[in-house]
Amino acid sequence: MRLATWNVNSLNVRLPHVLDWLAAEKPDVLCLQETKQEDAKFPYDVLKAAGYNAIHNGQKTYNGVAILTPHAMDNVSLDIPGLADAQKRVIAASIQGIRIVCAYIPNGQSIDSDKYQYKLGWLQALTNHLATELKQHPKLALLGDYNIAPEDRDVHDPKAWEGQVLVSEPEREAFKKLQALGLHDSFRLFEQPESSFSWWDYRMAGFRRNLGLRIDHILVSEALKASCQRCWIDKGPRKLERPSDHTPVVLELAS
DNA sequence: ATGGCTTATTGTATAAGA
Repeated sequence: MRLATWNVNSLNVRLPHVLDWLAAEKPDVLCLQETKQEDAKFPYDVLKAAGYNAIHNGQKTYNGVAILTPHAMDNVSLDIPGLADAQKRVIAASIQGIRIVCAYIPNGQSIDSDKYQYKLGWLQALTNHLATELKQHPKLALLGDYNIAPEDRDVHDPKAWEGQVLVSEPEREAFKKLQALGLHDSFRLFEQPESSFSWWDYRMAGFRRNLGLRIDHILVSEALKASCQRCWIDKGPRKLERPSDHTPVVLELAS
């Protein structure tokens, strides 16, 4: 079983890339972030014709998350229960006995911004919610754009980024609190190339120079850990014309 | 060097992303 996550930075623009990637990689689950469109504009029909069922939690211009799968989905839920938040950042469903949670964690903008405080509060609410979810669904995967580089090896230039948003200690502590729920960073369960990143700035030829960050992650619960076979970052889509600034992260699970 | 790209918007500049 193959699970993947991809921040597409507008599904309207990136739909051809997504369709090509689905056809080539045939994931069992693809979680999307930053669809940037209302539900009424979401391409359910085109995806269905490509063999994928989809659920979407979207809004105009910003945010928006979706789950694509050729399998059946049940127990669909939107947002974080009990959190007053107009931003569409979470969607979840049970697929093939696994609880799939797709999240677009806030960016935070800068550490002196109100958005940074929103990010930290949001992460606490997500963590509390997942503690409950895990009791009901021991087999759980949290896939998405975390907007956190967990360690210095996930940053192309740790000195330059030190203390900045995406890298700051409170954000890394929030990531560790997710791990303390028994969630494992599946990418780090395996040997990986040095300087592995999932996002590169559009500016300054960031991708060509590999000036990136690893901020897109697939965390898996203890009950799923043993079935993890392989995890990788697929840089292919980042090389296409008009790419998203993020590229897919993929996890292979036994059967 | 505080910019540098890319996206969306009832736009012709601004906000946001990371």
